[in-house]
Amino acid sequence: MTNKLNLNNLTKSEEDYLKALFQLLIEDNSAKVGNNQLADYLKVSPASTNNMIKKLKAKEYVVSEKYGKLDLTEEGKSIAVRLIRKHRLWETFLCNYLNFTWDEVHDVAEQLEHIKSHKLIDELDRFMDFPKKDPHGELIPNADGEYSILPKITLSSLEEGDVCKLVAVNDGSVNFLKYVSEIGLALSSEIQVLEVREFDKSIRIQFNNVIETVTKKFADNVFVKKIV
Amino acid sequence: MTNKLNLNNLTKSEEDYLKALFQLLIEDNSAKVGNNQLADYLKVSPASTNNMIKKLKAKEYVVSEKYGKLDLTEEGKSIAVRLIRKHRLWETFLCNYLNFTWDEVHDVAEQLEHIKSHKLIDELDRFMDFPKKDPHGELIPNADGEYSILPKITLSSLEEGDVCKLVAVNDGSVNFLKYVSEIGLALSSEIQVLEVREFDKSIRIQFNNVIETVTKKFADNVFVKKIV
DNA sequence: TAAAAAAGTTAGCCATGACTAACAAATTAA
DNA sequence: TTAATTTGTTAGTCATGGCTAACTTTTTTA
Repeated sequence: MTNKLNLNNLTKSEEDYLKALFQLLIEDNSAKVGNNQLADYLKVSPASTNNMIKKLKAKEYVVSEKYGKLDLTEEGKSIAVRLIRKHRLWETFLCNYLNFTWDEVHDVAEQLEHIKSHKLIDELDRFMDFPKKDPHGELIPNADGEYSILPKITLSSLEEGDVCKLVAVNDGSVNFLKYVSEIGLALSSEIQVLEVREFDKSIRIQFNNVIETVTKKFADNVFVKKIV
Repeated sequence: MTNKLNLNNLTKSEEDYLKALFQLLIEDNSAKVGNNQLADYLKVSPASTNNMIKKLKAKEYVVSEKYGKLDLTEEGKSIAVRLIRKHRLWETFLCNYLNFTWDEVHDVAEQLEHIKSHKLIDELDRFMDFPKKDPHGELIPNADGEYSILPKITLSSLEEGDVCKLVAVNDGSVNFLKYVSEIGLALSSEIQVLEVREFDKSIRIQFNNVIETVTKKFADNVFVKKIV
């Protein structure tokens, strides 16, 4: 690891781009990520993305050839992981200490993750006794920047008769998160797949003595671990 | 109070200017505040200040006549007070829960005060059980925006034989705050003025069985309540 | 009260990070 | 394998919030 005295002189925008690229590359396991894809993800124009990528290449956080796909350097990844660590620790704090629900935390954590102070985040971690998972079930990188992904598959990938445990939810949409809570699902819920309807891939599931039918779109955002 | 559905669409810079103007007007009780004085305080050029003041006048947070002194509208004051509330609550949190010392909190709180979320700050207040004072002894405005100033005078204004209690310190300088702690002074310390030296206005003080000589500059930044 | 100093203003420049419109390269489909 | 489509790039514009240099107004002081 090069780690050339990390001055963390990055702007909020630069941080947003690095984190987004990391999430597309690593978390959504897209083998290759292009300029327009990143622009789409960040809801900015391709021209803006192109411009910012140029700057991040000059700073050696991003690598790519002209007209080629984007990749992060080790330093770029390291910055993204630290942002994800901050985001998830703040989400955990908001839920566990400040009465936030899991659909309320994202926007505020999105602001808090840009606060610059190593002591702040490490003390927050200690204060909460080093939590392993955030409110959506995702693993929190530790202070050494070790990043790992929870073993998980989408609920939509299961077949009739399968039994699973809800281990995480996609935190990209407030409406989705509200919906999940409202029907009574939560982390660790045990879910049985009763039926997968061929026509539209909707799924009948049972959990806590409740039977619900959910769409494939819904099931795509629910992450589970198969038990049976 | 006009309070025209406060959308809080202010940029970080706009917030910084409003807070600075409030601190010069109210806290430093300068009867009149001018453009250059504000520029000095914020360490920007008079041209920058002039430019921003124009914008804040258009938004009706600031009033002033051409070539005249600056003043805040009720709405402008209200925004400033809410920033001070956030700043002081965060400082209290950092000191009381995250092991920060009082000389470490200012820079981080300066970032945290710009986080936009009413729920965040009101829940933080509740979590700490509605603290009345920040780590430097200053009063924390409540959720209704009620702002009051602690009755206090500077240590430098006392005379030989006076006895006082330390009620607050100026939090503008990290070096000063470190110095205060190092010699053993803290909030509520009882201080006796043994001697005021005419030559340079330096003061010999006694507290906790310690005798120290401090400069007038130091004593100007120590706020006390006279006991005897 | 007139000159000097201080305070306030304006014009014009720069960097950041958005944008659109136009264009070039790469990929996909006919 | 050529044409259409998608993807990436460039040029030029805009708003924000800094800056300096030059200028005007107000205040101070000799």
